[in-house]
Amino acid sequence: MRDDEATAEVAKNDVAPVPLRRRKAHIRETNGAHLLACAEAVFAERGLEGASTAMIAERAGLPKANLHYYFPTKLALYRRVLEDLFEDWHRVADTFESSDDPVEAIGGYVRTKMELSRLRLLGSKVWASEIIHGAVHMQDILNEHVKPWLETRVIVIDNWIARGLLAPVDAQTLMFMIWATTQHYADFDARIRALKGKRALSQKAFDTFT
Amino acid sequence: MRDDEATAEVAKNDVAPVPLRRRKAHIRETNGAHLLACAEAVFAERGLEGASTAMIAERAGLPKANLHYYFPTKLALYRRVLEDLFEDWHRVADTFESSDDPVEAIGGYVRTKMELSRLRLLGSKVWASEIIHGAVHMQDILNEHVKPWLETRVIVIDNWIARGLLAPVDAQTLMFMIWATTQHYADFDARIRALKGKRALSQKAFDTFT
DNA sequence: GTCTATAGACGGATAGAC
DNA sequence: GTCTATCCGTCTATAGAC
Repeated sequence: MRDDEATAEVAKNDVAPVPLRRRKAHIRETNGAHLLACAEAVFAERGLEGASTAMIAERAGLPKANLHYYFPTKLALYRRVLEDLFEDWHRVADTFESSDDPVEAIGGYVRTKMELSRLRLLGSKVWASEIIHGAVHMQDILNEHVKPWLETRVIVIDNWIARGLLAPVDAQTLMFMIWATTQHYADFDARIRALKGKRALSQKAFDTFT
Repeated sequence: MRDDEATAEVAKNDVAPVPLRRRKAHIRETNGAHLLACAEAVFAERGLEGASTAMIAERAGLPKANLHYYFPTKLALYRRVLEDLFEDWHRVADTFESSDDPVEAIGGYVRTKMELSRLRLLGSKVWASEIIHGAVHMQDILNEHVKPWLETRVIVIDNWIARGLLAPVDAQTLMFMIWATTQHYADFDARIRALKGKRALSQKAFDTFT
């Protein structure tokens, strides 16, 4: 249905809406993105080893061989999922320095991160699972990106404390507690769903927390 | 065949240290427990599908076939790990009602659960991973044991609130927040280790929290 | 109870026609 | 870029000697 339609369309309509090279690049782009999204879902449900390339390909509606055409190995695909996830996470992380008021900055960060966890629930599970099992496939990301970021945040927090804007708590501890509580709602979705009927009281919970 | 062996042993050594039936049961017991412990470790590190029976057997210092002699299937072994874990968890959970004072009861529970998470770090990871991936292998435990337990706890908390011993927060929310923060230190050990050099500030963190 | 050898299924990856 | 057929390795589980 894919390539035949494209060439047939050009010949029959006597117009070439998009240059071929552009179109081919577009195909690679969309198929790659689609596979990436399906991979994220399957990895979230079954874990790295629990997920098979056949499952991911099937969900994407493609033969297994196509997956290997776009991503050389299963592990490469998994890494791309993690990287993609980190990009989003990092974007959100920067909202931390939007305000000079601790309550507002932390509150805004928590809310945004919560939003992201709800928005990218599947990805958040992949991330969490990876961390739990030792983060062996993302030591690079962790060391090169998250660690420096955390250190700058700690400086900001310590500055707030020094200026008397915040109670004297350990800055790193504070960050971990924020992570713990925000991440929890995403990661432990299954437990929460199983035990409670409804959800969506998170907003209130974190207003209380802050 | 049992009697032949028994008599032979007695005849050679001229002593019968332990009745044979007792000894055979003992072997089964210790080997089973040893395999269970090794399984918990490997499942924690690699996940259900990432772990292989060969790895578990090797860590236990036994041939793979022996593992299947004690546990019929890999999944049966995994389930036993979860059940074993839940037993410990449930024991700790009961400390919640040891005191009639909210602060003391909750504080004691948090401390005990933290202790358990640190003590059974591996098991805690297995549990967390299982939950993240949909808790498909422990719906029974979750529905039959955890849910009723949680409901009784909610009653206790609401009672405290009614008597003015506790601020009027949603009882279920409170329980989730306790879970979130305590569990986090166990589950996200890798992240914490990677980002911080030291650990063991948990005590202070949770004193602050409470 | 222990252990070697192996059956049988499945998974990742590739060849090669279209 | 797409897809079928297939190789080869690994995994669970078992058979059967000791």
